[in-house]
Amino acid sequence: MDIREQRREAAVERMADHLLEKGMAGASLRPLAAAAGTSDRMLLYYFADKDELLAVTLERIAGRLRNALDAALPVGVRLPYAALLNALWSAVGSPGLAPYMHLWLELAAGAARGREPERTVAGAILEGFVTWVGDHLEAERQAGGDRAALLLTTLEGLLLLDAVGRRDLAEAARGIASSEPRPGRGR
Amino acid sequence: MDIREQRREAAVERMADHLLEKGMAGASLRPLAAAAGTSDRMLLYYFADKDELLAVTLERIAGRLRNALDAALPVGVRLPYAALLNALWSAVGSPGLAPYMHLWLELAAGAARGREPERTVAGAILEGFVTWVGDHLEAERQAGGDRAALLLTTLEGLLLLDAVGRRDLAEAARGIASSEPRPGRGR
DNA sequence: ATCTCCATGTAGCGGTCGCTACAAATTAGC
DNA sequence: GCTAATTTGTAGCGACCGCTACATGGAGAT
Repeated sequence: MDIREQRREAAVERMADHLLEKGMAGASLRPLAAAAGTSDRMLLYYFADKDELLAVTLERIAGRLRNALDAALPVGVRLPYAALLNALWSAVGSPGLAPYMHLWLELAAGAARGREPERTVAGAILEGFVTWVGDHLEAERQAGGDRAALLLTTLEGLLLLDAVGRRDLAEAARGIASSEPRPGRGR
Repeated sequence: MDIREQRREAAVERMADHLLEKGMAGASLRPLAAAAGTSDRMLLYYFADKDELLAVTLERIAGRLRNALDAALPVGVRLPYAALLNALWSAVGSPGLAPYMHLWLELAAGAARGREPERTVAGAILEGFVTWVGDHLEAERQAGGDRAALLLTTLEGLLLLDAVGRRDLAEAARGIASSEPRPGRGR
């Protein structure tokens, strides 16, 4: 059996932990290697270069997040706009998912600057969010995924306000966003 | 006259240009010094350390952004929710302000991790946004600044989606957010 | 003219960065 | 058991990082 794949796999898992804890600031070969219980030399044996290593590890982290969200709201369940927003916010705003959200912000910032691998990874993750929200929004005969886009927008906004230390503002905004009948039905 | 203050002042102005262009990745003493036409040695003569230098320069950038927003929507002018959201988005979503927004995202990401000087500076900037929106939102008898919080949330969400390369999603969301009568009046 | 103090240049410290050359050890194939 | 290929350690390269010690320049005061 391919020992290299095994080690590589184990390294990814432990580097994911490390990245979640330290963020992109901890994304240096030597600290990552230490966290994985190996050496920088070996990481560059498992992966072509730092970018590939990061892309794979970040993708793994995205997978974990997907699982966490699916655990909070199983596939198949659909909610109206306000309820879905509240459920989603209570998930991503929880301390357990905070490391994911902080990392997500770092990816978004890097993507905004066109940096790789952030740009590609962040694009893929966002795409996943879009379909996830679309799959959990109660449909009604609605053109396009526009309500999903708005929900995602609101959620990301809440996230950012919270990140800058204004959870109070985020809560106030969520209060309005989920109270009135606007994006629910045409009524 | 204090020559030191003059040079320091000039350095801040040119370092602000540099930071806007390169982002926090360009926030190293030697490149900053080159952009300012001086040496790293002198920067640390003008400022206590890199953190103070960054704090001052970022604050200067925040001032420029305030001016740009005031130019787009003068003090005293008040708009209804939807109109203000559209006006604000057409400003911060414009190419001219893109460097500010990209930098803002980097600050937010740093703040989320509790890094200084990002945390402090980002907090101050957000505070400024809150009062700016509050000052330009048509009041109506509304409890608290909750509508301002929601508008800011939406705006930041649009910003993030755009940053990750999904301006299409942002536009779709803005379309809904500014179309229906929800946060406008109780009607 | 000397003295003092501010402004600046030069050089370097100890550290981290991504990455690589080289060689030793280990394993697998026969 | 020998050979060949895979896996790993050691060492180091050149670049950059924030920051500092030291020396020198020049201007103003006496």
